[in-house]
Amino acid sequence: MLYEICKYCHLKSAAAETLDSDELKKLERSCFQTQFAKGDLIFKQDALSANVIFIREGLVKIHIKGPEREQIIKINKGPTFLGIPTTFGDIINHYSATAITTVDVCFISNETFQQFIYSNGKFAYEILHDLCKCQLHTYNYCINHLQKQGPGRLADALLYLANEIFNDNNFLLPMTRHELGDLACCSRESVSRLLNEFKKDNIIQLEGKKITILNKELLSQISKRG
DNA sequence: GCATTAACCACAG
DNA sequence: CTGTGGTTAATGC
Repeated sequence: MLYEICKYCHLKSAAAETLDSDELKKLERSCFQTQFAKGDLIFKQDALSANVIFIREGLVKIHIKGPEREQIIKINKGPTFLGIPTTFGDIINHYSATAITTVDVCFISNETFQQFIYSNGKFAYEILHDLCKCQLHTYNYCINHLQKQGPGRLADALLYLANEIFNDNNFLLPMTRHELGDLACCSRESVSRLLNEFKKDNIIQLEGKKITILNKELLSQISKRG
């Protein structure tokens, strides 16, 4: 495994950018880098939470097993921290994280992470910033799921992928229809039908897992209307 | 009641 | 894994 010294790492988080060279040395000593393949479980709901995890590169889905079905809460794209709420909120993970592409991660010990937050205000600010954005996403997600119908929820999921994850109207769906259903909160059958309807109405172009949003205006309207 | 919506089931490709 | 068709249950005119 390629070992990269934190100081020269080009995939640092905004928070790690605020560390001075002494702190970076400390980070190096408590940081372990590794790689996960697509489909690998990174950490598991209800298991003991041990580390802060930093995704250097790749996509990770955050999901929770509900009483009825699996729920995908969000997709995380590196470079970003992963699982801070579950690491500091409780000693048990409240959700699972699974790699949906090849993912490069660093495990950072809780103690080191905590020390930086105590001693470095800028570091703490960047972490707080991340957490707030995550919180806003969650509020939006709540409204989306509680008050919208199928088409609105799926439109929202597609816009989320295009705007937040890929920054492109044209992308390769990194998951199955079933998983997209878990994200948009509807059955896989509904996902199939709705995608085909969107295609029929020339809102999206669809070839297997390749999706191109043709009419973003209309898709946004469907998302807003519910 | 009737229409709409969406989940569930079953059966192909 | 995905698409399709029939069935069913809930909800709102």
